[in-house]
Amino acid sequence: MRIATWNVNSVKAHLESVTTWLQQAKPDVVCLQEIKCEDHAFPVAHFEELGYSSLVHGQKTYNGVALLSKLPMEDVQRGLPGDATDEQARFIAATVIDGTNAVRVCGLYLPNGNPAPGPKYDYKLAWIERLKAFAKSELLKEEAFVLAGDYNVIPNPEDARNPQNWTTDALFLPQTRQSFRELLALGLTESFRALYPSKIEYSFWDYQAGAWPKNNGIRIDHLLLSPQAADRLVSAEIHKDVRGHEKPSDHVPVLIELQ
DNA sequence: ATGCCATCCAATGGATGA
Repeated sequence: MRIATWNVNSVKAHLESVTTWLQQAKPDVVCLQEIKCEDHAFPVAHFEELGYSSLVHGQKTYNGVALLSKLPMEDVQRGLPGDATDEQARFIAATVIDGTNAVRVCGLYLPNGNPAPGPKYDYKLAWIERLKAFAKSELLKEEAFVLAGDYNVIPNPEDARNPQNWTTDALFLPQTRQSFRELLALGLTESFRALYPSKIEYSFWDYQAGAWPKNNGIRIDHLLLSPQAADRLVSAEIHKDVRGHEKPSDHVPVLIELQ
């Protein structure tokens, strides 16, 4: 099963790039973030024509997440548990069935958190705590699951071209990185880094200041695996070429294959 | 390094992103 995550920075604005990539990469499941539209405006019929069914947790203008799948999906969950007052659409999960195999796929868009310190950073840290609680309860089931999305976390200095530029940024503050490590320490495997301990690759390049031509990128899109999913991990790829599309998202797809 | 670019909504500017 090929599972991808991609922050598309508006599904409508970048539908051409998304379509091109789906046709080339042919993933089975895709977690989309920042779709920036409400459920009714999501291009369900368009993706249906490409062979994908859609599950959407949308929001006007900001945020919004969705799952695309060639395989059947069931048991949909919208919104991260732990705060009934949270109205931001940042989490959607479903169980993907591939014959006798099942994988719980959770797509997430973790808050940016800037400026830090401040209420936005507090929200980010609280959101990570909720994600840890969610992961902890899922791990008790001893089943295969994937937490895939835009984490807005640069895990380590080698995950940024210019780490010195990020020292006071919410994506790289010590407390951010510690919270991310605590999430991993529950028993999750970060797919890309687990397979390639010293590979330098990025998943985001700012639109500004020639970040892309200078390769001034950061790696903030991750797929975390439960032990039962990690046992099945075959490969991980970051599809950097997509950043060179005409009218691209500022993020590129990250894709794994599970046996 | 301070949003230099891009998106959205709505109105020719503001909020947001990382």
